[in-house]
Amino acid sequence: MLVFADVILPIPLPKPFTYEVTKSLQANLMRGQRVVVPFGKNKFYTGLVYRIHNQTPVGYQAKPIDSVLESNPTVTDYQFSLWEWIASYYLCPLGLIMKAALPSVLLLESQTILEKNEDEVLDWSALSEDEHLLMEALELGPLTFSDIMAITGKKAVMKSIGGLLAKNTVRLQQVLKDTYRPKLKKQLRLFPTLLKPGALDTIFEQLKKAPKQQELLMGYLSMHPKGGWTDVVDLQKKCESTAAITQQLVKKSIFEIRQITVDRLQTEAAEEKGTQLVLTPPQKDAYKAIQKSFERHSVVLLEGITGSGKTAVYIEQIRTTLAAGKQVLYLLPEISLTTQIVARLKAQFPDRIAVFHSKFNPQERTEIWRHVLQQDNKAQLLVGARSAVLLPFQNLGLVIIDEEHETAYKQFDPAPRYHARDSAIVMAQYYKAKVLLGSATPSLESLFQVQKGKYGHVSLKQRYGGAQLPTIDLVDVKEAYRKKQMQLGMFTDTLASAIASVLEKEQQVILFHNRRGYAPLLECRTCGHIPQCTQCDVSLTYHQFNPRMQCHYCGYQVPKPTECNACGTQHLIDKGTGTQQIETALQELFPQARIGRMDWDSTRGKNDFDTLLASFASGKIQVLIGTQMVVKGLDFKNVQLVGVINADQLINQPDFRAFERSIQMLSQVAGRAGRSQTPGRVLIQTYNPNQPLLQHVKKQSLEAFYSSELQERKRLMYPPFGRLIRLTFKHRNRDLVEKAALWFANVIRQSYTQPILGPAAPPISRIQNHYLQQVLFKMTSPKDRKQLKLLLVKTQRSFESIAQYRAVKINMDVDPY
DNA sequence: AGCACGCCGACT
DNA sequence: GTCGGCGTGCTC
Repeated sequence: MLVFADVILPIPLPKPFTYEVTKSLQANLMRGQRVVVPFGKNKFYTGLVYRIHNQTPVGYQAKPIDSVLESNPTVTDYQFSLWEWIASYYLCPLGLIMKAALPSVLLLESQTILEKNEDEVLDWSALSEDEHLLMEALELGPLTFSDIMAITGKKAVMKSIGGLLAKNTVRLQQVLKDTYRPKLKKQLRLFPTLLKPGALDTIFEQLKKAPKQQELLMGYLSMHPKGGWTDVVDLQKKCESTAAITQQLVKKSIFEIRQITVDRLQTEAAEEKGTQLVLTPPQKDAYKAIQKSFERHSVVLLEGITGSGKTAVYIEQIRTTLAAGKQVLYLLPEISLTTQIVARLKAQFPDRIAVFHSKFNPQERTEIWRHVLQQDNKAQLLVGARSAVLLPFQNLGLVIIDEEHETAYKQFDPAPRYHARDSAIVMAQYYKAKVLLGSATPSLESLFQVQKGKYGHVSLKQRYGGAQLPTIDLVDVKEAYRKKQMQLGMFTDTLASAIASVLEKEQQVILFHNRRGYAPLLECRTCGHIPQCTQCDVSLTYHQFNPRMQCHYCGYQVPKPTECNACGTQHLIDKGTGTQQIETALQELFPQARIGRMDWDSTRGKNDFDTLLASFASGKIQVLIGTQMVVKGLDFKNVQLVGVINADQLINQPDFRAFERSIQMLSQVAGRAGRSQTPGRVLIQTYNPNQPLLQHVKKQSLEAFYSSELQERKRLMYPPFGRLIRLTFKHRNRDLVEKAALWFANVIRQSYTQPILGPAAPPISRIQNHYLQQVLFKMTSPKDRKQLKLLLVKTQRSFESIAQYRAVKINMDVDPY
């Protein structure tokens, strides 16, 4: 009987492909194994065995699986279950999930190379000029297609080599690029024969004229009097020697060298020794309450105000789970936060913790993958950002989702557009694992689940060490303008004098300025022209440092113009307040102050971020100005004042989540103030101090805000009551996208009765010369959801069968943020 | 998504 | 005439 296997390929096609399993592979083939399969005319892919069966496919001849890459599955059944859920919930092909989940090293693709056919006698005179060049190059070794393009200078590779192929003087070959390179380390030892008595004397005699070599040998012997392998680089460093000198000794057969593979995952020794953590009474109560709640709920929300020490509670929870021999996943919204958390966790769980995020190179990620899969001891506690949910856990006992309200958990682009929190909750069910959500300002979604009794709820309402809550005041900017109490158009007198008095006391200040909605623009004072991106529908933002104009969507940049492109006059002024302007203005007001700025431009690398934090922690910087980034995880004792430059920019976003996000952000910023005994102060500048949301922030009445916001959401059937799916249509031709989006929306409208908004152009209607249209679908019940998703898939199929529309790309975003 | 094939305008 | 543009269709 013929055996077939459905194989998932890392391409955006809806279904797996069926391959024949040849006799020789049948015995050992398992679901989840990586295989190499031919695809298309001359390409090979890494695929994943998804299903093994006996149904002969109809309509085509299945190709055979080329080979199996490993003897054990790389992907587990648990993962496949999660993938299936993500695929159906987020409307995304399995192949793309595979691509997102597997480290690129495990996804090797084939590369076509051209090589010489040695058997054939070559008639050089019959060759064209290009063919001549190619044959010459082939003397030195095989060529890739890009090599061929470079040699001939032509794009049409097949045309260039067609003649040679016909003459049979060359042939095409498929090679798999195996990009996994184990990390190697060189070691050396004294040749064992030299350990015989007397042998060394001869050697030293031999090295009489080579003092450096003698020195190195002495160094080695003093550390290893009985011989034995030692790290080459290490030894050279300790003996102040060099590779050249080592080489000489190897040549003289005094040392011998070997290479060993090392584990990249070597956990450095924890910096601070694991002082046994002692929970405060409220923390202990919270821990017990969570344990109790887990008896009835699989998900528990820990609502702990900033500074209450949620991490300590997590650590206890982790300890319990690890002690039971189970794996723990600790999710963080952003990788920039890992350094601090990891340091704390490492002190508690040395050698059991591994970190996983996108900034690691593919080799490292592959090793972590394997460690998790094999349940190695050193990967029992996994800390990571979003994509860590996709790792091959075997025996998961607990998932911690820190700052669960963070929008960074939702993948935005490319597909799969999954939400890591929601996916993790689904995943945990498969393992019967517990989920602990933590936040000072929970998402409305999670609170709603608590209200419905689906999630447990535990709160931690006392600040650690009895620190007091800060006082929060709203400062009316409009009034300050009227009374001429503004400094440099940015700081009210109230804020400026508060900064002054804090600086005087050698305490610290954080100034928060929201990035969204603000843009330092360059405007022509004469004609009002603002430089625009040539490819996107946005204004270019102005960067003072290295004066240039940059598009934040496509990265396009030009040097700062000296005159207006539209009218030619030279009256360009910068408009809008960016963190840079705040920094400049502040320096002008307080020439003595030591100021640091934290945003995406100033903290490019991960290290910049850590360095900046370190200098703030040590007091080297007194004032830290920043965007969202300053909101998160900073824990500094000496911050006495937090200022928000303009709260209105934050609040007035055209987005139903704007209020929720604003209050979360403002509460978090506020939480940075006064984490020691003296209460801190928070000043929020706004044009509209009567705005209810700001009043809630001031009174720190989060719950009141939540209940009114929930009512509003219910009224409009927004999440968590209803759900949304957003389709984005994209094409170079504006009319075509509009027509296509309208067609799509109308087709759905015929059989779907829930509200459909659009099509409409999004706020940024053109990106990289492609026009966008959006349609938003609301769903009010699980039944709607099922119906709509089916309908969307079906409609997309019809859409793609219309030649006119096929070129329009559709993005589907379920639960968009 | 790639990647071939095929049909058209812009050059040596 | 050829080169290379891009629209179209297919991949087990």
